[in-house]
Amino acid sequence: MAGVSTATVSHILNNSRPVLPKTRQRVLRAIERLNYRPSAIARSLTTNITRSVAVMVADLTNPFFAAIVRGIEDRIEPHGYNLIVCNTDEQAAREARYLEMLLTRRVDGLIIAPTGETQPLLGEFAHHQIPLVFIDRKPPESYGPVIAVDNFSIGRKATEYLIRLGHQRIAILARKPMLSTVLGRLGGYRQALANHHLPIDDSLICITEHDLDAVAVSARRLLASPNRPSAIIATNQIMTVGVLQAMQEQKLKYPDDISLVCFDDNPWVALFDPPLTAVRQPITQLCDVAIDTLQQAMKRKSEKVSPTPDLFLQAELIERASCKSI
Amino acid sequence: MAGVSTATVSHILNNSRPVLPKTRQRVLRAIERLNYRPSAIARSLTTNITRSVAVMVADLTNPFFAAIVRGIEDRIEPHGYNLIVCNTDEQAAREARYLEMLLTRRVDGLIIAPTGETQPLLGEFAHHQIPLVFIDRKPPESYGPVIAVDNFSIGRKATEYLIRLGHQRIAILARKPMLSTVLGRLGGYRQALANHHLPIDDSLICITEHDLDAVAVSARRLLASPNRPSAIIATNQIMTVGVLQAMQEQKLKYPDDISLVCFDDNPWVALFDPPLTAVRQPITQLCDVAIDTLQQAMKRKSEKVSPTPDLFLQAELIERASCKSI
DNA sequence: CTGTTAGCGCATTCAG
DNA sequence: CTGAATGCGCTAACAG
Repeated sequence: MAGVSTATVSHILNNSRPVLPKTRQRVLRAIERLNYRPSAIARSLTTNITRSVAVMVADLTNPFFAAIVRGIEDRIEPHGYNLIVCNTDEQAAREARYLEMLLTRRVDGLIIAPTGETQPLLGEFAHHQIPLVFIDRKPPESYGPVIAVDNFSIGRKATEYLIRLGHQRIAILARKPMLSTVLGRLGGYRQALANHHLPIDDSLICITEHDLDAVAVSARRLLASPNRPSAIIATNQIMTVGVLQAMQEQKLKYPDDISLVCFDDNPWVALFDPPLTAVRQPITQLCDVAIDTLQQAMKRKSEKVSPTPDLFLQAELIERASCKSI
Repeated sequence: MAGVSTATVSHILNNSRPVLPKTRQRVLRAIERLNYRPSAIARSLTTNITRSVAVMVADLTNPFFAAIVRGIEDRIEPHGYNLIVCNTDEQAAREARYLEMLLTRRVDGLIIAPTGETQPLLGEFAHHQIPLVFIDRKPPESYGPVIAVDNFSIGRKATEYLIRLGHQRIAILARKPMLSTVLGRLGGYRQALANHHLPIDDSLICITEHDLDAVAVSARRLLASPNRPSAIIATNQIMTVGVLQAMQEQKLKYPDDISLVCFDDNPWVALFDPPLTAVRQPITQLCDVAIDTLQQAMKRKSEKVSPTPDLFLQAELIERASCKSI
């Protein structure tokens, strides 16, 4: 319609070579009138670039992951990338299906909070030079850089806070499966107790399924036990909700009946009466670093392979009013 | 490597024509050994099918939208579709950029909770036969079926509930911009008052920016006013948080100082002391219907164009203990 | 039951 | 400054 070759149109669209202003005008007008829109598909086929990255997490419904996905989207959209979201639901099989899919789709990169299971397919990404960044959780085998929170430190910090308030019987609620996050938090807890020469009582370490009902059962048992702990650390939102539910049922109130530290800050916990002391994770920084890492990797692709180092960020303990000193 | 043509491989991969078991074995072995994975890109180029759908919402960080995206992902993954998420952040410009992108990518379908602004690009979807379903919010001009909540009914129901408890001065907090959801809820509120011959006091209808600080300001003013309302309806989570924050500051307690009905149920509000009365939206059904509608549209594509009707689902008022009778 | 071939819509050489 | 021709990796006729 503009009387030019496809090559010229291509070059105009991509600014890839000088074009006479007049020709350009003609072409642009034709594009307008034809309502022409280049096909990203065809472009991808020739360039081997899809301009799409994927993010794989356990569950979008978890505000922590929602914030991560949101943060990533925010930083990637301005560059013309699209974001494919994948929920694994903590199932290795689903994770595998998705990995296969993403390989087939030739995504340009992947940011993943892996399930615990070993996933050989992850090796394919490295093999095909597809940048891969792990976020929040460390996979069983290393296939790429990990950007996560220093869970050990914050676990220790939370525990030491309670110890300083005079608590001796501190319970901790954590989920199964044993992800790197959980392991870190538990490790910090133990370390803090050990540092202060407090005994480690296994009955105070409650490992439950990552499921509200299961958590509630554990919490109820913990609260009803003859020598109830004087403080509880809930290592994620589900645990927190479970504990609060059990306390509501048994008409127990913090901080008088029991002190409470919860993981993951959000608007609600600050509005509780009294407000809850909580661990705030540096979600924004997590995303920023993950994206930077990914983008750098996407840039140098087949170039020099300088392995990016893992990075562990510090979380913060927001002291409010759910713990009392003994 | 298997000594066959690409056609045979294609047919084996797609089960699109009979193949001798022996040849199939040979091909499959070669696929295995070569670590061959078909290119979704190339396939899309020839078939004009991308097996990807997009969902566009204001903000994943809003649990309501997170739940919607999650619900959609859940129903679409088993069919081998990928989900592209787009956050508009309530900005028409960003929405437009994304629409353009999705058109370029040739997605197979789109589920969208539109910003309020008119968006001519939406017309392109119909024009290119790309199925389009609106969820939660009704766009200014109709470009496709709308699956939403009957906001008018639930707005009226919430208000009538308070009227039945004897409240006469009922305030309502709603966001700007004026989306169909807000309009519906406000409409129901007015209707309820009118039905019961109560005056409509404009000073009790607070319209604020969808931003926590702005909401808090409005809420503070409302609570500090000489003749404070005896009840408040918070028409979404931000409003609820804002009101609770203002109440916390002014040491006001529900239900004694004021009654409170909030929109959007979640685990936290039930754990408040006393637990909050809340409107629960049928998110799962919303997603189910939206997906069904989309899938049917994707199936019959260029076939008979029987326009799908809009659908409005009923929300539910969960009565807890944040309202008292006067 | 299998192979040959054309073409999807672009980017990219190589000529001119 | 522009055009012709090739190929990216598939699917779908069509032939055999």
